[in-house]
Amino acid sequence: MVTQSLTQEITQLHADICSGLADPRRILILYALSEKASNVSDLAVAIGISQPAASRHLNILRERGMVAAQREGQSVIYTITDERIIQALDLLRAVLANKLKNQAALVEQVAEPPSE
Amino acid sequence: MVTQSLTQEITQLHADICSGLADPRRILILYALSEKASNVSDLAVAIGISQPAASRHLNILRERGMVAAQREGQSVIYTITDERIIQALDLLRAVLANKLKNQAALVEQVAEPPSE
DNA sequence: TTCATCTATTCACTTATGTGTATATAACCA
DNA sequence: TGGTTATATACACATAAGTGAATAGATGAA
Repeated sequence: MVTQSLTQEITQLHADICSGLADPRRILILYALSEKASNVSDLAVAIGISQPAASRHLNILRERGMVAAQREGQSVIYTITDERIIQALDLLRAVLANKLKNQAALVEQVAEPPSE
Repeated sequence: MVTQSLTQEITQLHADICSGLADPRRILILYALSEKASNVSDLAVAIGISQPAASRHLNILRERGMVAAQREGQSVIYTITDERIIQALDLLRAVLANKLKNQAALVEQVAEPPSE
């Protein structure tokens, strides 16, 4: 980040947000939080990862402003900050679904070559 | 990927798509392709990266089914496969814009503490 | 076939990312 | 204060990701 244009800087921040989504555990965390705010330990159990791993993933999401933390007694409650994150994830899931559908259709073609 | 549930597998693919977006050069490439299909060299110049770098980034996007390649003479023309990728990028850019706006508002508060 | 152009790949290297284990830090309760 | 629970961090390590420079591979033209 040594002297770059504002556009480059913003594109980097854009990519940083995207990289927040670039891990299956974090995707599960975000979907879980969109259902219900939660603390670290509960999330860890729900996702099936260790407590330190959950804490680190949440920290990555917090650095990018995608979740917010609020202490409540002994626990720290995490919430999702913007539902559009979920909307974006849903769109990308649709892209994936479409891709898989096309691949399946391709397999069909291989199994049954054009009758001629 | 040794014996995991279908859900885990799909979530991994979902994350793979997201990781396709997790680089500023690839974001620029996708926006450029959404404007106009293009070959590798032109893209490289447009984005300001080397030809090998452009080729590698395009390959990453192609692996994930986000762009498609079609040879046309000496060139290979790349196209974006699903406009929803752009929609998702726009949503995430809006998330970023909102975050920056809030940070700016916070700076305001620090500059001018509540009159009391 | 030979040359020119465009694209993909290899190599060597650097940096980033993620993990488990152990431990530090914080908050609550007795 | 001491004990318990919840969260964050440090350490050591393994793997992934990205790069420039050089080169291989593919296509079209002469």
